[in-house]
Amino acid sequence: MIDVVLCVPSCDGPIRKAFEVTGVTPAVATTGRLNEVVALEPADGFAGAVINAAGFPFTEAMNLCRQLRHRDRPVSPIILLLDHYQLDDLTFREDLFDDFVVGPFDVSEVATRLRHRLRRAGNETVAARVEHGGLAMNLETYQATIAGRVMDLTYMEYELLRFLATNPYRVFTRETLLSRVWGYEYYGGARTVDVHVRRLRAKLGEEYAHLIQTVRSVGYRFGAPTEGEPDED
Amino acid sequence: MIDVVLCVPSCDGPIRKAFEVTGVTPAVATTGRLNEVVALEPADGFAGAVINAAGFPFTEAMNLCRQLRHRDRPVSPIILLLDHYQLDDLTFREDLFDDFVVGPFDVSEVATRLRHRLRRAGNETVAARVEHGGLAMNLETYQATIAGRVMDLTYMEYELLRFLATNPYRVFTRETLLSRVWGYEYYGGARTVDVHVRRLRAKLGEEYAHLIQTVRSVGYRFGAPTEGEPDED
DNA sequence: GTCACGTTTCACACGCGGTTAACACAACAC
DNA sequence: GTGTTGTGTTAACCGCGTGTGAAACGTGAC
Repeated sequence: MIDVVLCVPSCDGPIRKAFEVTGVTPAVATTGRLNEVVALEPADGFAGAVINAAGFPFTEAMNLCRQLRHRDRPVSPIILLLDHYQLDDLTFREDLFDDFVVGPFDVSEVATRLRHRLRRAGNETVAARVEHGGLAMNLETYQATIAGRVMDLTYMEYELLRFLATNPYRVFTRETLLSRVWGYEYYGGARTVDVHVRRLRAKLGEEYAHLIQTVRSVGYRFGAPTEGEPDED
Repeated sequence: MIDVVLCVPSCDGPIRKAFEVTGVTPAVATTGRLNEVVALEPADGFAGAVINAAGFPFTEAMNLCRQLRHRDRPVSPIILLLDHYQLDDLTFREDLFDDFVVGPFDVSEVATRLRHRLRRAGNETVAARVEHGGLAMNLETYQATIAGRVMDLTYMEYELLRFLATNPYRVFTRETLLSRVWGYEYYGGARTVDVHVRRLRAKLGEEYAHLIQTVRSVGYRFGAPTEGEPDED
């Protein structure tokens, strides 16, 4: 399940970065009309809203807030992005929003406020994930699933798979894998990589074992082989 | 009736101005000790607290927040004043404060946040209850039950379990747990975490001991292992 | 076919890392 | 004072993850 946060009227620069850092997906409503918002809404509703009142007529932004609040399915939390001169306009409108940020917008601050409000609203912020060809890895829970089935991976197996999955289709030599995943310089045990690849393939199961491919005389590559990829090596 | 807001450890410059603009009276606690705070408290309690974590040891500020929250008469809202570099330290501490301001402090912004939180106070309820996989924790009465059976937890046990249970499925390193639950900054005794986990598991009982899982070479995770975590689609 | 070279697979031993118990010490009650 | 309870430290124990060597297997060259 992915948290979708409404973003009006645009989502670029530091705002987009903040969304990425927080791990939530923005749904951008450029006009800020309610019907546009409704059209964007996922089945389980928005996890919140970020409204940039700096790049938007202020009264319209406030109207949108009111509409989002008074709907049959209220959107919460609502975070406003403001210019400094707009601060006074917030007086007596405190109930229309839950937090605000004053420009120029700093990525860390926006992300922190987003996370703060989401967690206080009871939402679990979505963790950073890696997904590819039926494999899903949650980097915060240290869990991996293949085709929905939970894989019971050891530490090194997880680290190796994570490295490969975050760099799909690229071929890595055993030496590269040793230095990047294990962290030390090649001591002479290149077989170590082979063995871990073998164990990973076993745990991936017969159907998905080929997600890790052997490139003879070179090394290993991760990726669904059916899907073409404009890779160079 | 005059609203008195606790102010730690000082109240000068833009902060004092913000208080003046908002029309609330500051009660300055220079040390930030709880007994000093209690001595300053008016008969009808504080209307809120502003804690300058920029001019104050951060962990002490966090401890004060926790104490103010867990008192028989909790102080709310709590607003933190921070340096930009302290933003990351707020992660997983979202329940300890209600708002924050990043320095250099602007009078209008501080005043607006103060006003905002004071007006919203009462409308906002921090989730006073955590439930997960047979475990229920009442954050107000400091009681925990597992499968309906009351658990007799000590302070540290309770704090650790609360932290884990409010962040289910996420893996935490011992260092993270030490800094977030204990508040330490030193990494000398990581075994401390192990021992407390062991004691918690013992009190959870054999059937529920596995609610806290060991992630080898990484740390610990809370959550019912049989139920899939809420990330699969 | 044979041979050479690279990869897969297996079995096994070492040691890291977690568990566990016992102890030390401080805080507090009586 | 003594006893109790909570908390952190130390060290012994041990399971299992991990790396290694060697044998089995596959592949391409000739």
